[in-house]
Amino acid sequence: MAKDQHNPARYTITAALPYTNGPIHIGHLAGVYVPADIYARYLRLTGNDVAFICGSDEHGVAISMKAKKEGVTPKEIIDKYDGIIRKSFEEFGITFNNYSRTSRDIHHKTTSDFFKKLYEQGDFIEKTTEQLYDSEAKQFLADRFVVGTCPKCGHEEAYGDQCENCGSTLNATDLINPKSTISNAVPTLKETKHWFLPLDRHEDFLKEWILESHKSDWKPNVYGQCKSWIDDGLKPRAVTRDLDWGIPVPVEGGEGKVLYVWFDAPIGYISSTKEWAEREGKDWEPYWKSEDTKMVHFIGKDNIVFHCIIFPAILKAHGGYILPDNVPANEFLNLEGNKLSTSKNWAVWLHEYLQEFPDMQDVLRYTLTANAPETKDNDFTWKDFQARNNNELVAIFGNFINRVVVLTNKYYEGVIPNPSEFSKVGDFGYAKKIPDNYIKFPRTLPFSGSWPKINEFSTFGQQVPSR
RNA sequence: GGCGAGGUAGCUCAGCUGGUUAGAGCGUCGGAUUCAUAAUCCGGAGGUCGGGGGAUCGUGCCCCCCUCUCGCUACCA
Repeated sequence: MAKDQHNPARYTITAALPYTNGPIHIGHLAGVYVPADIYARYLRLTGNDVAFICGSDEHGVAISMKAKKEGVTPKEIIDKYDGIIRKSFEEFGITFNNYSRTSRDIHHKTTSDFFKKLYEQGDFIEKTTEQLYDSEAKQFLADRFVVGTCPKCGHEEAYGDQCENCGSTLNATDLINPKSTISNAVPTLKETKHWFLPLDRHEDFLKEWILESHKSDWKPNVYGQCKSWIDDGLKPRAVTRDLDWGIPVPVEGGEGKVLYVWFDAPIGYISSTKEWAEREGKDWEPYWKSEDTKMVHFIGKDNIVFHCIIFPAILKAHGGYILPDNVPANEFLNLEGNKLSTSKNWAVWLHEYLQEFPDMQDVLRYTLTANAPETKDNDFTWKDFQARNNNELVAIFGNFINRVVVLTNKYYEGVIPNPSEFSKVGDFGYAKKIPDNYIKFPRTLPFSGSWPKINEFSTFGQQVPSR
């Protein structure tokens, strides 16, 4: 079936899977979940078939490491945060059709099958390389889990990937007196074999698909980032890791290794869709395989390469899958002038907000939408939060609605009068534009420029009775 | 360091392929009003469009240099 951009048969909307090493904060909401939810709600209200898909991302070395440090199992970590995240989304009112977990069987099987199929088709290459190894903990180390003295500035607690003191990018092997953050052992180099996805093989299709067909409809930050990757020349990317936490590599020689979390996470969108379809008695396949489906990935700007280059390459290699029509990556939200940070505990956590501001979901939704970081990083301040609530939601919009009710009761005995009387009131040019301004806006991405209209609209409404 | 995206009124943002006095919402100042006055309506003031060069009859928008922020550059996600 031919794809009709303006009238797709159904929509598959995904929101980045939250990583379960911490709760959800306002930055996640502003950049991903609130815009995705607005889009999904709008499409449903206008009669579209929508699958709004999400779930917890529960694998990866960061969770494994966190568990080790806290002396608990990875399972305990993911259960804890999946619980908090799941509950806070529910209470906040993000209307996912399904919220799954990448630790579930359905996801392990889906991902495993995906890997096997690519493996059998010869879509991977195998390479043996030398990696840093902690012989005490018996574990390979990612660069960030090695600390030592920075060779450039002498800072004694530089990470293997970057020195936070002087900001320079490092290789873990450059550090003076390197040691593992797990056991304090001195890392050694050890050989290991991994499977790589040769992105260079997919360069031609990515070039055409992104650089040519999405030059004008993708956001500049997304397009620019993709172009940068493609122009630099794509390289093979490892899709397996030496780790005991994750989805086991399902082919010969993969013992003791797991799939790279970024290989399995996006496939989580697919398994979550399957889970939903099973529960609802639907067929999941059209949502991922039919050309008349429109798929949109909502993500933060740090995820662009995975959703625009790597995942599409995986889908394309597999065959039979559609690719996203758009990937509206948002920028980041700061809090009172500083970067949000889970590890530094600098954030407004959603579950805490819900406790401290009961029944005030809409206030936060409004503030985060009005202040959405669509083209650049924005700053959330409590002062602004207060001002938007008091001045805009309560004073302008709230008063307008209240006034409509008061006047309707007072002059029309509570019954909405016949609209024909409006013809006496003169210029209604603005009213005629309302459908364009309010009904159509979320059809295009991003949503920028739509929010001030709630105030304009209220002002217009306030003027009417005096005419 | 390399690459990408940003730096437009006090705040949050628009500004199409360069073309009359750079726009909106909120805030601010002044006036009006009553069905909402811990509100609303009307009007005004506020920008050398990050800085410096250049090309052009003419640029916020093009070219060069510099600067600040964030992201990617890594086996963190």
